[in-house]
Amino acid sequence: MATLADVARRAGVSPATASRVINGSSKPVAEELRERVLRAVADLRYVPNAHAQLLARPHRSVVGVIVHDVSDPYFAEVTRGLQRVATERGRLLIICNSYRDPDRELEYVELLRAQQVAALILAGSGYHDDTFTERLNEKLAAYEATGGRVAVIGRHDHAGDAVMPANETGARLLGEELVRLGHRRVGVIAGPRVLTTTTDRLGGLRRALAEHGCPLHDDRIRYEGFDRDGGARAAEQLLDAVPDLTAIVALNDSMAVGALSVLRRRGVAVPERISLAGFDDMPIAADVTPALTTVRLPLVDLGARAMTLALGPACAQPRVEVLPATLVLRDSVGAAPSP
Amino acid sequence: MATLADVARRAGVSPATASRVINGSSKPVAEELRERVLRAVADLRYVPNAHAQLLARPHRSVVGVIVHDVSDPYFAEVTRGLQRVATERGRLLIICNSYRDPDRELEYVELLRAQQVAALILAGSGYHDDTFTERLNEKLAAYEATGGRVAVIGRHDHAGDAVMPANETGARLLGEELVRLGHRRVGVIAGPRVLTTTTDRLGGLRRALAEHGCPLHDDRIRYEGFDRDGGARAAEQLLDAVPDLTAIVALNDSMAVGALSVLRRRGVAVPERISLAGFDDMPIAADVTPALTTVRLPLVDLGARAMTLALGPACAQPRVEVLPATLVLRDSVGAAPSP
DNA sequence: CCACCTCAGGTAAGCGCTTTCCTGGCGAGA
DNA sequence: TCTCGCCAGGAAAGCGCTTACCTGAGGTGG
Repeated sequence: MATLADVARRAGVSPATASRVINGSSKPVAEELRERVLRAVADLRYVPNAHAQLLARPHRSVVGVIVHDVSDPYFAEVTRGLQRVATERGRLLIICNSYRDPDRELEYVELLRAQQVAALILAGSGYHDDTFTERLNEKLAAYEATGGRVAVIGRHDHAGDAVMPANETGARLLGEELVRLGHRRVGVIAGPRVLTTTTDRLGGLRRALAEHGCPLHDDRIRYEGFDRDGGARAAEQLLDAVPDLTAIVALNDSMAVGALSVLRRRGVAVPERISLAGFDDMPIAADVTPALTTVRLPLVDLGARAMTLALGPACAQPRVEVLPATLVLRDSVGAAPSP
Repeated sequence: MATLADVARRAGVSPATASRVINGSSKPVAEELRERVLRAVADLRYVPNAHAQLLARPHRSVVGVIVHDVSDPYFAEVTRGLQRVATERGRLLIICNSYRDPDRELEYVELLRAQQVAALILAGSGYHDDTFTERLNEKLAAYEATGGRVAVIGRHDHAGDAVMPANETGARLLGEELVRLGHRRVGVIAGPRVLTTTTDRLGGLRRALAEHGCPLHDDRIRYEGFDRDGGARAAEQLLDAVPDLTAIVALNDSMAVGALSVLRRRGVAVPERISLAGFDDMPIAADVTPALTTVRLPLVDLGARAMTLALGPACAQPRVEVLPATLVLRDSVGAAPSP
């Protein structure tokens, strides 16, 4: 690997001069030397060693992102927003998948700290786990103490900049719509219990239903993985255990799609017999049949805002932005069947 | 940020000793000193500076990946495979999105070279663009000359390790099935012309049809972006321009889904009036109605194999692995309507 | 004509770490 | 008791780069 010294030698100048022309220092360099250096760079196909540069000049430029899984459509969208802003500001992203493993999440925080990232974005949902939360905050504090910026997406029990999807309000909107349509026996296909996303959405739904006199019983809730297969499993269980449901809410669209496949297989008419709703408004929601009624979350914006907070000027007061959810009415939810 | 020197000072040992206990050198260190160092590490919440480490010991551990867009489901799957193997081997991934911009792709190669990545994986389709190909190969050669490993996914005009999806064979399979079902007027919704993926799939299809006496006319092909909206646009054009088609092949599933929405909106029965097929077998393919007949590509394996090649021992002979495509018959393709 | 200023270019320190090589203290063998 | 060998620990070089500081040549004003 060619080094700056090689370039300087070949151009017949000092490393200082070579460095100056290569990264456009303010210090003027004679045209002839400049050209000699540039030629040497081209000849040797020289690329500066980014690590050496980082060591020599304390200018952090890369940003670390920890998500549950980039290939999950939810995070794919969020990541798109993160990427957009990062790219606009000339920042490189290191994306780490925690696969919902708290230990791995902790490890990645260390690793990104070691990489001297300028900012660190936690884009996965928070966990209900005090031990974990404490250890995480410990590590984040250590990072922030040395000037690192942190922004989280979702509810994380971390005092600092955060952007939150209006999970609870969104769920509430959906719950109210169901009640309005006459649904009284509603089942829920929920994600993992330990995620704040799950509890927030569930909470909103529960409150909306309770306020209208039809409390959500625990036996009408199934907790599974936040993916298509989890949704299918939960739907099977729910249909067997509580056959007289008139509506099912899946706490994300992937689960809803899984549930839909089960309903179709069992020949249950949607929405005539059972209404089905999702959450997130993933691209797929509009393409299944019947098209999915769901709660739209501005996922790309979530990412974009978080990155903007993280890269913007630090602020003594933690900033918390809540991005609104909207109900998207499509075909999978209808009036409750008359008894 | 605490440094190794800080740790050493606090523990009352030399930096050398501190370094030795921190990264488990083979050189023995007395138990007492070891403990003092570890305590200091904990107290100071010390994390070694990864860049300094990389500079001091020439051990590359991160791998660079260039894809078109991680949030596209195709690349999400491929990336999952890449991630899996990388994680197994303790490698960190830097994922770069080129958004199908050749210049950005070139830039990223430079950037990853500067990052001293151990290997570089090009996971997006190749381009039909000689100037670009030449410049890319130039840069890759420079990288490889200094010991960097390169693996590409898809056809790239790059001499070196590669893993290829059987695009052409897969398309052929599909073409033959259509012919068998009596289709004679087949339209194609294609991705961007400049991508080798497009031309390979198109080529396979064209050959299968031609061999059975129904050549694919150019006016039955529409080139659009490889996404849902592109598929929808192409479908509109195709239906208007060639109303008597009995089958449409979309060159990926996203486009097929877009086309399906157009067909549904126009009230065209699928597959009774027009059969529709996709490519890739994305998760969504099974969930639309009618479920999509498509060509399955082992996307996760594609990623996993590429990473395995890149991280395995170098080999003088370029290794090219072709991963097979299989036809997945679902409901969106049926017999051609009788005239 | 000389002192002084200016400025292009070079010298060298230092970023945080690893690792080679050296040192000094100890135990063992003669 | 003396010498030698061994080994834990430290000193220092060096990874590739940036940049503060220095130098010396050329130009200016008195």
